[in-house]
Amino acid sequence: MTDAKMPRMTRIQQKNRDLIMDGALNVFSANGFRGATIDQIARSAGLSKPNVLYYFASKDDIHKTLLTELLDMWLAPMQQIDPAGDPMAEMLGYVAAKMRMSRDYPRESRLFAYEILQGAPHLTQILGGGLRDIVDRTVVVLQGWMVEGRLARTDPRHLIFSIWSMTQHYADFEIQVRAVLGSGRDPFAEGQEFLEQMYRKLLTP
Amino acid sequence: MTDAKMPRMTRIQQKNRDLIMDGALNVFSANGFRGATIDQIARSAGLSKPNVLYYFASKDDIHKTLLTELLDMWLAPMQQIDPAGDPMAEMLGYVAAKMRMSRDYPRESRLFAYEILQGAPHLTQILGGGLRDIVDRTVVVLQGWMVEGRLARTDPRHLIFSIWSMTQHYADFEIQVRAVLGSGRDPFAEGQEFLEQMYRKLLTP
DNA sequence: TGAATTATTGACCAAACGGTCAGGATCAAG
DNA sequence: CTTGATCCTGACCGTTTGGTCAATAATTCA
Repeated sequence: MTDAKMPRMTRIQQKNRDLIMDGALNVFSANGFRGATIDQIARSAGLSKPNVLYYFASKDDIHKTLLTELLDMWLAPMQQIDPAGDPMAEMLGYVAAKMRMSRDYPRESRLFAYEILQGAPHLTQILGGGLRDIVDRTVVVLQGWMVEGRLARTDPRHLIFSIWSMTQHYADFEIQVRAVLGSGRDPFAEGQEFLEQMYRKLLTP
Repeated sequence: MTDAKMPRMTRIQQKNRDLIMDGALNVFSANGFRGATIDQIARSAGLSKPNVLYYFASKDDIHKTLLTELLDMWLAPMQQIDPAGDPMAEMLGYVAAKMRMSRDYPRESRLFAYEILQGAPHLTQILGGGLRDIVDRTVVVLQGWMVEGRLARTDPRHLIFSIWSMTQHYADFEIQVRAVLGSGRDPFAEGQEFLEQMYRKLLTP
């Protein structure tokens, strides 16, 4: 149960697939799908192009595998909202967790940003399926809190959009943020402080 | 003073350059720079590929011209904030204007989103120059209002980031928004309502 | 009208790219 | 050590793409 993924996977397969996934994350997140080349991925992974294609059937295959492998990790923070916890603490915790993701995993953020911008050709099923279910479950929790008067009333779904957009903004548009703020500042720390203050005020009943 | 752009421009030049700009906006905003081909742009404009390259030196030239031509229009709403107006009305007006931009000009929003995601290879000067100045001027106005106690105190720059990210989210990630909301709803109207309520609460001193 | 300028295009080119393949290197197991 | 499976690569292929160019068509203006 520790590693029940592929039936059999040699150490070399394990290592090289990981290298390719990391290289692909570098290249796709920097250039988008169309802007990325298998050669770049191979170079970033330290492998030859044919060797990359020995492990993955096609560029499309690499991209799709990468997205699906990262999706769970990307959506994890939302699923960790505890319906039994303190509403304000849970929401501020979620915001902080998303902000940490933007700071520590900007490549993942940009990867998904490109995919959604593109029209989500590889995620359409997930968008209308799994993602929507996860959001719906969270919406139920939020609405419960609002009905109980422990959280200010707002549209829960648009509240979630606001958290997504603002936190991911610091990763996806980091260049713009840094250009506007100027050097010698910490966009993520400042952003975290701003968001905490903002949502505390917004969500206080 | 009505049209002091190019020294001389025939009607054909005027028309075809406009066609190309529109086609380029279609293609670049849907696929990003690397994902766009001159052939697609030509087809979208109703011209042949060599004819497109008769008016523009290269794909890069098309892209750069398009960005610079649209930049002013894109930044206009922020410059229309009136320092002499009512603070709350001015801010809510700015949010509403940005929201209208997302609804009516999603192609422009996505075009800039791609460019910033990419690392803004064509906008670096503008980001650190003109954009920063515009933001700085607005920041001065906001700080004035906050000092006067007519607007709640917050970091003005991060406040601006929040408006940018949330309003543009409805254009750039429209597919995701629609997938989560489900059909039969108006994301932009709902978003506008949410944002107005949110910023009214946030900015009330 | 006719010459000069502007506009348009089919054919073409070199580079980049996704992907293939035969054959050789490496490794694990008996 | 041997053998079979796994791993790796140089060379190659067809297609796509950005861009060129010579030749032709359309337009402008004296």
